[in-house]
Amino acid sequence: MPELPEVETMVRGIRDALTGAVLVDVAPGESRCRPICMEPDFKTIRKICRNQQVTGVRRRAKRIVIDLENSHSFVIEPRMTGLMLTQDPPTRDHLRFQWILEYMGKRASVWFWDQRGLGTLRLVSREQLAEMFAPDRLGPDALEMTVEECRERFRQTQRAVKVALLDQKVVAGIGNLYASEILHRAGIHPVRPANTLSLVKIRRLHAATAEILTEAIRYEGSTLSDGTYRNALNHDGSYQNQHRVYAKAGSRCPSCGRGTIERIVQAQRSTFYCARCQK
DNA sequence: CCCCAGTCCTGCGGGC
DNA sequence: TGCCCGCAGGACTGGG
Repeated sequence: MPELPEVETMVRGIRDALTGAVLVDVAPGESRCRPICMEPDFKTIRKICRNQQVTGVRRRAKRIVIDLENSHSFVIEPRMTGLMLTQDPPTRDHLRFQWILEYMGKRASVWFWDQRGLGTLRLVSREQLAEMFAPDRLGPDALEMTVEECRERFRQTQRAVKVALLDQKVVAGIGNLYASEILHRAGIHPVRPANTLSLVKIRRLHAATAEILTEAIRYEGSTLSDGTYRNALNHDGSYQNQHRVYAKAGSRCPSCGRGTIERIVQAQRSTFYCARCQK
């Protein structure tokens, strides 16, 4: 499930193939399944982007942004199972989109592959892009948020801190897996109302967010047992070996060595925590 | 403001 | 062994 570290890894993996290259063409993939959400339609996308130079590739929260010289940008949301690949995809039947590039006379391709097809692909103008990423629709990036922003944002809601962490308007980039890992690192109980966190806890939450996400990027993200997430070269990430609580219900807490990892459900999602470490 | 259930989707694993 | 069901969840929507 691509969250910030997985999307960052994808962006780093495809950046060299795209930046500075000319997008000579695009192709709709070979999927025989229901088409993914694509806006505008493929023909219009092709008309706008053909023969444009790619000026940059970046990440915004859990989205991949590919900028073109005509000030349009592709915005890709991988959601659950979307992947950006420079190598041949795992299977050809879930291919959703192909960018065909030329740089110094050499051809290359980047693919969007998505098993479940919940991902989205849009080509937007600069104005539409600004609208998508407006502050009232997307909070600060989890890796760029300051302690002051963190305090201010969590003070404004009495929702459980875990639920607030998943709200992309509060802070952008964290999903279900890293929310549990971050709260465990910070020593904060997931059901605690966000606005009751002391300044000390806010500082710990802020530091744990940066630490966990930075570490996960270093390990190129988490590939779970469902096996769908992979980097641009179609290799597994390895941060799953560093998980301390996620999907570990019933096992001993690796931090205190005495507590047992519990599983609860919040906002219809699983939360994992150690009641001894997290107060 | 906040919560909940439902929606999209595929693959996998538990239970019978 | 095979089949059905439930579960996984990111973002969004509609109702309370």
